[in-house]
Amino acid sequence: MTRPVHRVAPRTDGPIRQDGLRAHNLVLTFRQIAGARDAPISRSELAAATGLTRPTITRIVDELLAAELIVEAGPSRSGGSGRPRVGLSLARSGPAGLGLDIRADVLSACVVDLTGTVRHLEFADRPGAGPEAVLGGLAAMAGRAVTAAAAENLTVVGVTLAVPGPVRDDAVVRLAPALGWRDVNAGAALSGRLGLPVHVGNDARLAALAEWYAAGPELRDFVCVSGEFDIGAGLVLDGAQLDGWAGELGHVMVGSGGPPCVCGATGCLQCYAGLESILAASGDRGAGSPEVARSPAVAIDALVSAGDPRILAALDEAATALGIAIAGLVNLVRVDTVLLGGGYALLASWLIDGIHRELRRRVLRTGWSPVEVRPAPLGPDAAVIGAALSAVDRVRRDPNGWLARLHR
Amino acid sequence: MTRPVHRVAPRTDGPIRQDGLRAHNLVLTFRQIAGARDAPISRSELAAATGLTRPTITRIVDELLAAELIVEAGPSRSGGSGRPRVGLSLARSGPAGLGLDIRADVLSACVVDLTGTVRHLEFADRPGAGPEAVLGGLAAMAGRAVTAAAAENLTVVGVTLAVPGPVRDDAVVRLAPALGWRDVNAGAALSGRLGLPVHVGNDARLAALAEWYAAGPELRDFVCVSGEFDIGAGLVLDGAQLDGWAGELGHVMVGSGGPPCVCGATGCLQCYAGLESILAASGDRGAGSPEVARSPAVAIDALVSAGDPRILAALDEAATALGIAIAGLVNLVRVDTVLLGGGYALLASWLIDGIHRELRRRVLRTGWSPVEVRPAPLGPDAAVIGAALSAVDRVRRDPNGWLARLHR
DNA sequence: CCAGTTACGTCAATCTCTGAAACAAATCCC
DNA sequence: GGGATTTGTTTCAGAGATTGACGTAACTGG
Repeated sequence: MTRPVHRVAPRTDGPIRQDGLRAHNLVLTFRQIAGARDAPISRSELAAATGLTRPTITRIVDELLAAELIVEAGPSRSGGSGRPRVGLSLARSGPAGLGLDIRADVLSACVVDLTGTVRHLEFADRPGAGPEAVLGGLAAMAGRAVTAAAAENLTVVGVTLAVPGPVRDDAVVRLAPALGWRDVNAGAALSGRLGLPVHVGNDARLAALAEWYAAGPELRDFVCVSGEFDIGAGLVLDGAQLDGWAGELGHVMVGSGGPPCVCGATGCLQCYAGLESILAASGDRGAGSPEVARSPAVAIDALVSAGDPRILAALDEAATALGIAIAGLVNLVRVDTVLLGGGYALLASWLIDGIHRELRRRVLRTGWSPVEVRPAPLGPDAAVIGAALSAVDRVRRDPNGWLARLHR
Repeated sequence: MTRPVHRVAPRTDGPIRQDGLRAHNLVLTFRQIAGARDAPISRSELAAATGLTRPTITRIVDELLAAELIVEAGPSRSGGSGRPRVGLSLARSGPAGLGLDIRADVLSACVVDLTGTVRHLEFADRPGAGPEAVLGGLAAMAGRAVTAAAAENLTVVGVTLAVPGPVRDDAVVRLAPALGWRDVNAGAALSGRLGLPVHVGNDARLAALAEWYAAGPELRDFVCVSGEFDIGAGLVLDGAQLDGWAGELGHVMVGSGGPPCVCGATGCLQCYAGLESILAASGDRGAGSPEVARSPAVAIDALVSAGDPRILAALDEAATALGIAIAGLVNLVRVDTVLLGGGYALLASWLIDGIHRELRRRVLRTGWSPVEVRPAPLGPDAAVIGAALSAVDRVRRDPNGWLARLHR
C-alpha cells in the first residue's frame, strides 16, 4: 500500500549519473518517511511504497540514520506474526528552520524541527520606526531563537521572513504598504546580521504552507486567504506550492466606486474586506488605537460580542466582497477548499455563509463539485510557522545537502 | 552554451533504476533536440547541453535514429574549421497528433507531426443537432485526417478534442453552454468510433499550448485569453502548463447589475466582452444570423470598418471589462504577457489600449514589471492546433513509449 | 519448545555511465 | 597537397548503483 505523502517525486533537472540516481532514490525514500508523519514507517513498507528493493532501502536508511536525519522508533507492529517491523521517523533533533514575521504591532519568531513541530515561538513589540529598527528587532529575536534551538540540539539551517506584500528574488520586499516598506532588501540585511541564509517570502503564501502541514496530506488543493490589512491568497495545487503564484487577492475588483485603494484604483477587495476597513465601515470606533492595531480581528470580535448591529452589517458586506473575489479565484484555479486564515480565522463564523452564497452564485463548478469554506486552524500565527517550515523544508526537499555537510 | 528549450527536465516520479536512468537520459537528450526547433543540434552540442559524455550521446542518438524519431540533416556548420557538425532534428514522419475542435458553426480537424508543424487542416459545417450528430461529424473528419496522415508517412498516436468548457478526467464534457452539452462523454464516444485514445481538453488551454509552441521558448509565463461565446484563459507558467488550472475567466465578476449570465449570476465578464454580447451591445444588428454565427469576430470587424460608432463604444466597454478581469488574473498569477487569442486576436487593436489602461490601474506589479498585451498569432485556429499538439506531445514528453512500440 | 512467518542484512552479478585514449572523417588554412 | 582542427566513433578499464538470492534475526501461535 502506498502511503499518502505531500510530494513523493523529487524533481530531477539535468542528467542523472549513477550518483545522481543514488541521490534521487535517497530523496524519494526520505520523503516517504517524512510523509508518514505520525505513524512511523518500516523498511519493508518503504520498499513497497517506493518500488525500491529491500537491500537498497537498507543502505539508504543506514545513511539517513548515520546522518541523524531519522531515528528508529521502538518495534511497533500492527498485529500479524513474524518479526516486528522497526518504525522509522524523522529525527526531532538536527536541522531546524527559523521563521520571522512582522504583524501590525508585533514581531514573532518561530523554530520548527524536521517533523514540522513548533519548538519555539516568541513574540515582541514591534519597534515603530523605519525598516532599520524593525530589522534590528527581528535580528535580536532571531539570535535568541537560534540559541534556544541549540539548547534543544537543533541547528538552524535557514531563516525565512514573512512579509505582507510581493517579494523579488526571495530577498527584496517590493512593496509592503502595511509596513511602509518599498524595495527593502530585508534578506541581505538580516543575512548579514545573522550569518545564516535568509529568504523573504510572502506571508499569505507561507501561511498556506503552515496550514497545509497542519492539515495533513488529504488537503491537496486549496487556497488560504489571509491578511490583516493587505489580503493575500496562498495556493496549494495538486499537492505543491506554485512558483509564479502571486496571490494578491486584495486588489481584485469586487465593486465599482468607493474610496481609492492604496494602489490607486477603486473597488479593490481590500477596501471592503480588509480588517481595518471593516472596522471603519462599522463606525470607525477605536480605529487607530493601539489595541486595535495589535489585533483588529479581536477588536471586531469584541464589537460583535457587544451586539453592535453596524459591525454585523460591515461583516456581511465584507463577506460578500470576499465571496466575489474568491469566486473569481476559484473560477480560475481548481481548488476544492478555501481556508480563512490570519485574522479571518477568528471571524470565520460571520463570513462563511456570505462567502458560500457568492461562490454558489458565481462558480459554475459548485454545481457538481462543491467548494468547502472553513476557518484555518492556525489563524494569525500561520505565517511565522510557515516561514519556519519553509526554511527547514529545504532540508526536507533535498536531504543530500545536509548529508554533504556531515561528510565534510 | 545551453540552448533554450521548452522544458529540459523530464519529471521522474517514482524510483529510478539503472534502466530508468537510461530512459531518463534518453528523454533528456530527445527534449534537447526537440527544443532546438529550427536549428538542428549536433552531437557535440548535445553533450555540452545535457552534461552527458560524447560516447553516451552517440549511443542515445543511434537509438533515436533507429527508431526514426530524429533525422540527420546535412552538415551545417557555423564557421570554424574542423569537421562539420551533423545537425540532428526531429523526424517529420512517424508519430503525429490529431486535434479536433467544435466552433460556433464549424468543425475542424488538424494533424501535426513531431516538430509541431501543421500537416493537415480541414473544416466542415457543424451538424446542428445534438451531441450525437456532432460527434459523428467529428469522427468522420478524424477518419479522413488519419488516412491523409498515413499518406504522408505519419502515424496518428492520439486524438484530442477541444471543447469550450470544463472537462472531467480528460474525457467528459461537464458543461458547454455554447454547444448545449452537459455531461457528455465525448472521449469514450470518439475513442470507440476511432479505435484510438481520445482525450478531451478545454479549448482555451489547448489554444494556449498552440500559441506557446508557435511563439518559441522565450515565452515562459503568459495567459492566452480566447473564446467566441465563452471566455477562457489558458495559462503557461514557468514554462509549463498547470494541472489544476481551470481558467474560467468568463465568469469573473467585472461589474454590478446587467443581464443575468447563463451561469445565473450577474456581472460576468462574458456578458460584457463575449463576442455575441459585443454585437448585441452595438445594436443587435444581424446577431443570430448564419454569417455572424460562423465568425462573430469577422462580423464585428466588418462593422468597425463600416465606421459604426456604436460598435466602437461596445468594444471600448468590452476592453474595460476584459481589462478588469485580466487584472484580477494578473494579480493572482505572475505572468508577463497576455495574448488575445481566438476571436479577440482579430479585434486586438481595438481592445489593447483599454485592457492596458485597466492593468496599469489595478495591478500593483505593473509599476516595476510591465505586462505586455498583444494579439495571439494563431487566432481562432489555435484550439485545433493545440489539440493536435497535445496529442503528439505525449510522444515528445516520453519517447520511450514510442521506442517500446518498435521493439515489439 | 518448535515451526511458521515476517523483517532485515550481506554478497556476487549485472547494468549503466564516465574518462581516457586512439582513430577515422571532413573541412579550413597555408 | 599537407597540416591543423573539430567532430564523431570505438574501445577499454573502472566506479557506482541496483538487483536477486541467500542467510540471519525476532516474534507469534500451537
